[in-house]
Amino acid sequence: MERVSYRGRTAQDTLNHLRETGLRITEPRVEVVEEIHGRQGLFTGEQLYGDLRERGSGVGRATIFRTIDVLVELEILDRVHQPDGAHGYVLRSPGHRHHLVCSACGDVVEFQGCNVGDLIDDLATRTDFRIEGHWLEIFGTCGRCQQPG
Amino acid sequence: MERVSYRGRTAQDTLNHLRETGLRITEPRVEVVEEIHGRQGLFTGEQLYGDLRERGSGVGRATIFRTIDVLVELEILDRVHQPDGAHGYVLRSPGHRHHLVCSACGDVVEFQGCNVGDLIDDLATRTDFRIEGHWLEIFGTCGRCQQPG
DNA sequence: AGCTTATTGATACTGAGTATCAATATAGCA
DNA sequence: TGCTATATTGATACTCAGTATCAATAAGCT
Ligand SMILES: [Mn+2]
Ligand SMILES: [Mn+2]
Ligand SMILES: [Zn+2]
Ligand SMILES: [Zn+2]
Repeated sequence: MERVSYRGRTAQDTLNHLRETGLRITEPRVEVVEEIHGRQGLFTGEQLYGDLRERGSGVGRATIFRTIDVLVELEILDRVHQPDGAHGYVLRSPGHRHHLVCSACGDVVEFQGCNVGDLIDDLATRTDFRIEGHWLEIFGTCGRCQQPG
Repeated sequence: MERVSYRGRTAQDTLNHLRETGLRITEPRVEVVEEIHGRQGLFTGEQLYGDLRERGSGVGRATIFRTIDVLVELEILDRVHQPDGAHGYVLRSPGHRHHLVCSACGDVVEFQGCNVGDLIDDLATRTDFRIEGHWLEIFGTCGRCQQPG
């Protein structure tokens, strides 16, 4: 339930994870992985693309989105759904996490300790669904964004 | 926690709700409201548009999306986020609800009785966020979609 | 170094929604 | 019931977030 440092996993760890999965370590992937590990808070694919471009990278737009998909699949990134319908991504700490997201600035506080297990067990017995996962996302306004002016 | 019938609120109720909010009751809005009250399960704006067109309605595409927004705002519809990133909408029963969504066919079971209140209180005291809302969405495969063949 | 094939970037495309704006219809009121 | 102010509409063009295609390239294995 406390703010979780993203330092728990390095860019190198993530690259190893990619390799172990049988994926090739390419220059574009290295760039994207290093970029996301240097970030905090929510970002979009477009932002990632823009920022890499700015610092002279030649990574293609499609590659950005492809790589994001891979990283979401590997649970390195989490996809976050915002109230306005837009999607952002956040680096994910190991384990089961959820997010408290600032609707104003996109700041994210990860937390764990969600207590929906019982609820899910209940649903599993009461419906004929095979339950595969859940999302819990909490949103509000962070301290900084509450300041007037 | 049980499957909730959508019959709890009629198209007429919804139209009254619109009127009470100060919104005009227009032909397109009536068509959309009647259409959604005749549905069950998840639908997209595009589907709504297509279906209304098929039955000879002249409602514009923009109007569909505008009306959906109004209905989400008024808590007549819920926006549902699917694992693949697509958005659907469901008629919402009165009160605080969440959804169990079939990833294969889009079937939806509404449920209530979410137990994240304590969690949220906790977050509110531990962070400086003003908390404004939450999403809880559970997904899996419904009984029908589990059948082989 | 050579070979296989995963990955890339350019390009063009889609899907979902939105800004614009002149035309129209609604609701409140005389 | 008709008049008027303005909320709403539909057509159009546009944006934004991603995706399919495909020839060129580069990883990684041997
Ligand atoms: Mn979403
Ligand atoms: Mn809840
Ligand atoms: Zn903020
Ligand atoms: Zn299903």
